[in-house]
Amino acid sequence: MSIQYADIIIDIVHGAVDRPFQYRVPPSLSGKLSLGERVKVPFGRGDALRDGYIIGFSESPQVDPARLKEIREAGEGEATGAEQLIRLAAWMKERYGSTMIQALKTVLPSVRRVRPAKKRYLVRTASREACESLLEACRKKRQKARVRLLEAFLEDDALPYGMVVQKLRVPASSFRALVEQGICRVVEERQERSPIRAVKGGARCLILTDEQKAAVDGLLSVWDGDRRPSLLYGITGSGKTEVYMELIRRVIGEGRQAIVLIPEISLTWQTVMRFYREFGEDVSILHSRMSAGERYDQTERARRGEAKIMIGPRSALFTPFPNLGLVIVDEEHDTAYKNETAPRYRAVDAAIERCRLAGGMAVLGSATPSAGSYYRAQNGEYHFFQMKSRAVGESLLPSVEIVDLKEELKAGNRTIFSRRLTERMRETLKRGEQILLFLNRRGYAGFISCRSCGYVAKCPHCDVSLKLHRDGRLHCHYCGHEEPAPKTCPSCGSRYIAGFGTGTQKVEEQVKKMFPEASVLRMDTDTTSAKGSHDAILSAFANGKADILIGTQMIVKGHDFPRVTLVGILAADLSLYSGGYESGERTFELLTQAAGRAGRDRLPGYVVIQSYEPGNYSVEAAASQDYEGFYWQEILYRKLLHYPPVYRMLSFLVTSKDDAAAEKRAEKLKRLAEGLEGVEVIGPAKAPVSRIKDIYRYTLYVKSEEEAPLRAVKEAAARLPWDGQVLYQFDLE
DNA sequence: AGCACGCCGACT
DNA sequence: GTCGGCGTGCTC
Repeated sequence: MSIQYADIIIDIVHGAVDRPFQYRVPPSLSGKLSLGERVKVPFGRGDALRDGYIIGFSESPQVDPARLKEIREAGEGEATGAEQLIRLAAWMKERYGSTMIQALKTVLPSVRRVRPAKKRYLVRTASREACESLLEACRKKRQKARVRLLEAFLEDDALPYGMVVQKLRVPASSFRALVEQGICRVVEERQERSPIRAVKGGARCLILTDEQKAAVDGLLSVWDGDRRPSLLYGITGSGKTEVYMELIRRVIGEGRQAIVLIPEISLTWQTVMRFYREFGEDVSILHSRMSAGERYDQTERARRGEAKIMIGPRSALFTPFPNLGLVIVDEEHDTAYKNETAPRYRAVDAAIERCRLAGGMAVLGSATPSAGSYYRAQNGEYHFFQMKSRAVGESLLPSVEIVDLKEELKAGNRTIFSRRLTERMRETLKRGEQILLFLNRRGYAGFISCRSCGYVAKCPHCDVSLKLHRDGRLHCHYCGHEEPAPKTCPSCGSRYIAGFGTGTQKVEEQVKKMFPEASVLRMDTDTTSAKGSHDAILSAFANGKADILIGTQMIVKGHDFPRVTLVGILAADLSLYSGGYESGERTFELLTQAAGRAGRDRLPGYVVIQSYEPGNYSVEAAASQDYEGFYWQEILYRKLLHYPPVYRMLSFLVTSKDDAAAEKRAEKLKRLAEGLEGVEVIGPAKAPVSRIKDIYRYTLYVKSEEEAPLRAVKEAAARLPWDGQVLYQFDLE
């Protein structure tokens, strides 16, 4: 049986047609169409030929076959921005095993906004007096729609088309008569557009170091050449941003647009300001705390070509630019680039694919590249550029000490601060300098438990503990379930049930006890839930309003605190034991970043790393700020244990409302893989969070040196009959 | 969005 | 009656 029917979304901006329509695939096009492709189809009573996008295929008609029409032609002309995005959704579906709908929802904020044409207006062309007399005539004839329209014209010469049709409820059939009488006209907004705009402020001129110049030249020759992805490996302070800006200038100078992905907008606000200063109104921003409306406005600016550069988190990758040329992924190693819900895409890979579709170029930048990216740069899959020295202010590397917490325990010190760290803190405070205390930990903070029986409050729908919020209620961070916090233990009735407090809270208490004279700020999800409080805390600390800042991940990313001379990392290896083969990499990145916060100005910096496993290479390499040393160790480990990027790995996430069914399907996938030559199977096992919203979750890993057998597993899995409620997603690394 | 159809008041 | 304009519903 071959595919005979295609589901198509018509390119009309209106909610009423915001759904797929089924068309017959003519024999001449059979087998030649692909998901996401733009086609021409007859639509409506007049069979007007319209653009549509293929979002699915099927073998049977879903409606009366007599009503089905045929696709007329396919793949004409260059792929538009909309087609590229829908093709990107199709790629996500294939690559990560999500459904097409999930992928489309990710890529298009709303399907109905696939492609709003240029903004249209109804403009009054007749004189005011003529309108007034016509209005009188219409009132007499009780032509209500015309009256509404003419009244609006007395207020305003130009009315947005959508407003006329929706708010004023004037049907097209009504105002067309007025257009014919010469009363008004439909006008499309002019696209103001000169691709090359004068550089802002004129005088502005970047002075690049030799290294930066070399990187820019190299990247520009990639732009002029094969446009394969590039990795820009530059140490902190080497000035990657200036390199990005030079590239962007060239790309928008050629009439194309650029996207800059950053891990979390609020954290790199300084960077955003630099782009603003450089490119002014050409820059647009997306941000996680924007309302849907604000976000829509920015997206529209991009679509209309008013903005040429979009800066934002991973979702900014789906900015509907008409002619995208460049995507920069800054801090490409950051875990925030991985989408946690289906489709579980990696922004780095999606960026590369989007560039491929657009005929553009992807640039990945980092001071500590992910092992995968560095590996690909080493073997030539990516272009590679390096910047080894600081562009501004030669500052000394901090001196780093590693403290063995096991020794502390032996010596009878049971506090969370080693003797060494306590000593350093005292010295630092005496000098009037600032301290950053970093707790490498999250996820276990804020739950409540019973001190007498050990009961922990858990979500009834998910396999996670409930978090105590400041509203005094228990919340589930996965499904949003909430309930009042119990006064007595539901299990044993004991009154000794209480919140454990966040890790940072405990640290704060201890610090206050040990250094009562020091002023302390704490930053975690508790203290930053209010809008803007995040920046408020950081700027208060940067302005010297406190001596000590305590926090998690949040405080170590991209911030300059010139007066911080001591960084204490309280438990360096906590992240070593969580989550898979990438935990060494995670630990190294976090520690490197945290250590890099010390002594950024003229003052010498100190870092104390407390660890239970001080000999671990992730910890040691971070202490000596030695990325390459870490990388070669890490890649050796990956090679020995057959992990990506040396080996290929296909990971499945099997989910179902029915626990047994999910496990059974995971077992089935395992048997399917085991039959193949050269594959290793791990699992299946319950996922780390084994249930979310009453959906059970299992994981299964299939590894192989070659990609081919894994593709075979994936395809065989796709051919399995669909088993009720069991779904699975995958990722082939 | 764009088109046709059915309804309703106004006028030969 | 019937014409012209209005509002609604449908489009594979």
